[in-house]
Amino acid sequence: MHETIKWTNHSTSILQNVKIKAPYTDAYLACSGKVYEVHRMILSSCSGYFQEIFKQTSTETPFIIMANIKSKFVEYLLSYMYKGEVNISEKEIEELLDAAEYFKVKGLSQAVLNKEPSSQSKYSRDFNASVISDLTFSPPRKKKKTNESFPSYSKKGQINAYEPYLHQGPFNYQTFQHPDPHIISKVQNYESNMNLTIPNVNSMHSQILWKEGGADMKRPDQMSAQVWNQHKTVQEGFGAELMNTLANSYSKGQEYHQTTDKTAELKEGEENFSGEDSLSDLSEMYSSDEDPVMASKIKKIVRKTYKNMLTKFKTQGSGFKGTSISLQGRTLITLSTVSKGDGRRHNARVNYCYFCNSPQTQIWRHIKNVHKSEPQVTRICELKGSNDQKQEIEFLRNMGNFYHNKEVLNAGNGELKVYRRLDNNTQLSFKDFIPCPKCLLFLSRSDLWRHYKYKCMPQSAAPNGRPTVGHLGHLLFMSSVILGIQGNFKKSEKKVITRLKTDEISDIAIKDEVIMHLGSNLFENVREDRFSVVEQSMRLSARILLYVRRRLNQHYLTLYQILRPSYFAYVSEAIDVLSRYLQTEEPNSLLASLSSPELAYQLTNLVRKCLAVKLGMALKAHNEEDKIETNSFVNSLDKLLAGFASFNGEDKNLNMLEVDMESEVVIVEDTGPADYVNEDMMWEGNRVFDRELHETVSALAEEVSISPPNARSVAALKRVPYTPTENEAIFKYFGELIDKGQMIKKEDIDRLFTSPTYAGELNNRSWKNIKYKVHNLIQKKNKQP
DNA sequence: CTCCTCTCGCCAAGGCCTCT
DNA sequence: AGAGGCCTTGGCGAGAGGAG
Repeated sequence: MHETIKWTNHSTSILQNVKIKAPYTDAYLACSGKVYEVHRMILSSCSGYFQEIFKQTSTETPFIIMANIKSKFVEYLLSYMYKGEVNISEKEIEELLDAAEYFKVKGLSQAVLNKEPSSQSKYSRDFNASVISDLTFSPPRKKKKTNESFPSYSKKGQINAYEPYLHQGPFNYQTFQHPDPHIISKVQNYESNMNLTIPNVNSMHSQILWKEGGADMKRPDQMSAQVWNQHKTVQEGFGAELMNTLANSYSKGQEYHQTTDKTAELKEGEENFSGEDSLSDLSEMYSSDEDPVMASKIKKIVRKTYKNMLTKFKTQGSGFKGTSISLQGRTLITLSTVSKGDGRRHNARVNYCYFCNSPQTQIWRHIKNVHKSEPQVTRICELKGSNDQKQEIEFLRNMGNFYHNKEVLNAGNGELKVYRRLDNNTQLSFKDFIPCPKCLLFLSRSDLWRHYKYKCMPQSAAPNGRPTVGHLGHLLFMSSVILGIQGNFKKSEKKVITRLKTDEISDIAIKDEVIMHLGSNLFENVREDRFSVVEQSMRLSARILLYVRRRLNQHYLTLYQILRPSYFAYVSEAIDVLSRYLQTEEPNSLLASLSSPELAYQLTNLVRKCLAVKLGMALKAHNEEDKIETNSFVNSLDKLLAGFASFNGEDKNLNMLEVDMESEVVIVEDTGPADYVNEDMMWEGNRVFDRELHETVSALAEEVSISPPNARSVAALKRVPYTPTENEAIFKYFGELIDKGQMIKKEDIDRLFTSPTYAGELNNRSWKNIKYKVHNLIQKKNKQP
């Protein structure tokens, strides 16, 4: 919302036509790399500060460098001084007035100085009429009173992964154990599968790379050794190099357009493929003179690779692993929907293959045929139609979709595969979908209740058939853990930062990446009026961090660094101290300002959330080591939480946090202050390290109008069913050969067409179609036992 | 109960490799 | 380049089963 501050009595007769950068300027203001040409007369007449400066300076055109103010506020002030009005957002008013006060800008600064304590708002009063008679903006909304207690669980059953069970008292972690050892082992197996994200992703990664590297390459087991070696050479040799080259040129944005145009020519004649020039060196490196056939094949692969990658760039915006780019102002993550109203709405649901990540309409058939050599598939096949087999297949399908969804969320574009496709009227965002921690199915938050209750919740967890808040809290926590971080949080980061109190604790929070992610994550998931949850969580995390820093006398530790097993003892000690289970030596310090008896429980849960964030970061960075460490920390914390099971609120002397101080702490080197947030980030809300790339890609996206990719890789088939007459004709003319299992030849068909006895039943079919038909019939016959 | 989506078997139609 | 062979995939429709 923008407001206009208007200085109605401004001497418009003289100044209205004077603009910044007009001729006859006689001074410069410099701020944040920008230089403004200004008029001394105007500035000194409007600002006591500049009046003083210009009085003191004897230079002809003074160059004034303004520190400690953001260039946009300089612009606001200049606009105000020159034009008598300024358009700013509500939030910026306070800072503008501060700046105006500092620079003694008449009207604006007096407005601040002359405020009356009794006035309802300092902005709404009638200011000194001779200077300023009318402020046309309304007073900013009062900031909500901070609610110091945690918010209650939503009564409507709306699940929010981030405000779940904190004040509901402890839940019994034990209740998640299933009495059936078979199921327990299966769940453990699933859970360990979940934990094995990286190996799976890695294998997928290589296969995706495989797909990217060569056009429609088959997997190794499907191609001959010779071709395999060719592809392998290409893949291992310059595949990566090629990708880097393209990535660079893409981010530069220059060559992209040239090469895109050139791919268009490619369709008409491959000889014109000019993109090849830039790759000829690469391909020559890997082709040999002695084997021209091989050389030409490799050349062909290079061309296809290049072409494919360009197509990929064009359709998806960013193709590379590890560069997570979400485009500013638009979400490219879509949800799978059922097409309606076009008459042709039977599109079978598409699932993604767990092994090769390809979209499939019949996923089990695909897995059974293509990946039959995978041990998991062999095992499932052996189950032969049992209920277990059904479950295993379902889980495999969910896993495939889960990893696909993770890719989509990390890349910031693509289509999320959710439990049931939405109809076009459903207003749900991709943010509303989270995976079931047990079966990995993506469900909307509200559906997760029902799903978990009937499908995935162990029976012992809910003796009366109803999940409790504790169960769901656990469920949602697990869900957020396995999902990790969903993307960049630019807008929310900005909001979070600008709303935090300004003190040492907040300062720590802002400079810590994990806490910022946590805050953004929470912010995206709570209602506007629940901001206190976000603020409190961030500040509590910062307190934990601060405690560990002081305890170890390492003042540049980050939360990411301390959330590893070797620091576990210190983190739990921090929880103890902060919740007053242990006495702190600094009773009046920032650390000691909390005293709720249930705080230990709250803090422990908060640390779990931070761990979810860290795990997400580790997964995103494909950092195997951090992932394992984080999971191990989670396990330790779970044990700690299990200790709360006996906590009944009365026994406050419970010795529930047994701290093992013997464990070894890895001392990290002090590397200087955390540099996560800088001024730019505060105001632009951008992640510092992604910024350049982000801007380039945003600009490119505008130009090439990137749209979400269509998953369909194969052109739709034009299927013409055989009529009974045609079927009869096939058997009439070729029945004998089909019985023998002998393929027909083209000459057989030609002979038929020219035969005098042929009645023309198959005139609508080409010889190839007839061949297919006969072939399929033979295949079918062979399949029958 | 009705409405709707999903799954799976069947069919038609490729894709791609090898051979000639 | 065409033919033959093997393997795989999308569309369609029936029936299963979930949601309300």
